Amino acid sequence: MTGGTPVAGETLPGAGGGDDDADRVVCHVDMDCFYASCERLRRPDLAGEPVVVGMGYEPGESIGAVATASYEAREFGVESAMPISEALELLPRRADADPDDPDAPDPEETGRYLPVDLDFYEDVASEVKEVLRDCADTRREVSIDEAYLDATDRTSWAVAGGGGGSPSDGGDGDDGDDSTDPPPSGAAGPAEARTLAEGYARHVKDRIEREAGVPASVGVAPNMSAAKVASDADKPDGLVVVPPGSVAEFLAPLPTADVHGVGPVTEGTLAELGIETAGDLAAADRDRLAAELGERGPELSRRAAGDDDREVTPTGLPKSLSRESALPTTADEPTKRETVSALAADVARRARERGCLYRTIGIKAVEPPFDVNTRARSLPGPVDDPDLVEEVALDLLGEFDETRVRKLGVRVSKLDFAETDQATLGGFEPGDGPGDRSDGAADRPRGSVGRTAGTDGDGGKLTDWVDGEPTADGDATGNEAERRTGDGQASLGDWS
DNA sequence: TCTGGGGTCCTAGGACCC
DNA sequence: TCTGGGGTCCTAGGACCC
Repeated sequence: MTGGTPVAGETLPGAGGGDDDADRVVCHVDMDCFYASCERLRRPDLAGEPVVVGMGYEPGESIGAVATASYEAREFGVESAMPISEALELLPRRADADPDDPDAPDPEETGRYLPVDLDFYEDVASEVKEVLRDCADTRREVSIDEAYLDATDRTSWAVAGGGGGSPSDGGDGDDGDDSTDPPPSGAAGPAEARTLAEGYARHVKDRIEREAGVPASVGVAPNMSAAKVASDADKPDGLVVVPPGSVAEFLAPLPTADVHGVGPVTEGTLAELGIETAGDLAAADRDRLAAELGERGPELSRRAAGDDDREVTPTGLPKSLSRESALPTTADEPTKRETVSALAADVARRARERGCLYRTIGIKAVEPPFDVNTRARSLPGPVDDPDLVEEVALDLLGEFDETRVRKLGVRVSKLDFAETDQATLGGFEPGDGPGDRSDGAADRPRGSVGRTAGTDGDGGKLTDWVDGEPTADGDATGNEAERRTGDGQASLGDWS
């Protein structure tokens, strides 16, 4: 490690100075084109074929987009999030390849298009999850196909015993001496000196493939953001090990866009500042970055330098639930209202399934070309009330009665998973004026009802109600509520 | 390239309170 | 009636991620 680059987070072996963070072993597991892999799992004939899994392409022309493209399909230029129509141009469907039609696409240049089947993917994901549960106690499941593991208590950065680079097959964890010099191995290449961490990661990867039947790429590093980048560095089927001490070197040459959190906009802003690589970003003046990008700027710089002390923590409960759907651009009011009603019902149903109350209801209306409008209204207190979701959503939609939209959405937020007493807010009228509050407020503290209409000088403060669990009432829905909450917790944020 | 669906976090301005 | 400062909540929009 003679390169002049100061390596963030490097610690001396014996120096227990506060943070021995550098010794953490964090694994990032990222399934390879997961949806396509799942489809292949149940349809082995798709092996080696370009496979495109899309949403909404079915009805013909389609307003759909590519959810996942297999690596074979990517070779034709098909990418995630690409409109299906475009994907079809790059890679026609197999079904369209008619050998008798001279105008039909060459069968060699076609792929398979399949509609998403989330339920099935979730089944596969839960098998993957079982493996992960077995492999690490500390996990964060980020999405259906991605997770972080903190394996510090299962393995280490010590060099594996026996001099050899003999590719042992996963998990024969004979640990050798305790010599803890982290191998200064090339980050992405096969390490000359294998660490126990590498063996561990290979074991995880192999088990996933063996037990769930789908391939994963794994990155191992002393922190989350480096592990994330590592898992991405050699996809598909990659295993990239970045030992402590080589994190900064590993990151430095990568384009800024490879840093987690740098999207197209930030990439552009950075480029204007002459910052092209993670190394540039790491070395950039952080005050300047803060001025250009806000607090995010310095944070990205730290990440780019390999400095990330976030702990691997389990995913918490969701903050919002939403549903949206695209439609052929229309200004037709009944169509819009019907759409919103259906979305509202669905969101409310999901909220109830998960045993959560919500205090804010909102809509989204996207105007062509892509102008996103959101409107939201908060209620005096958390509710579980499908009719109210619909009512408020439709009321908010009123502002867009004349508007041509291409997409509509409904969202509930300010979720409350605590107790599910009092599921409905009786008598609340979305548009009601201050005069309206006499009836209906039944079990609500009055005054706050209708506050969203603006003008009432309400006496009972919102927080009084929210904090103060409206005096134990005998509605006895408690049991069910509790059960629902339990279920919700178990099924949220994880892969089930 | 005319862009699906489900999320997260951050920022900025305004209302309101003390 | 020309005016300070701090804090919280709300809404809207934006960037990003998978």
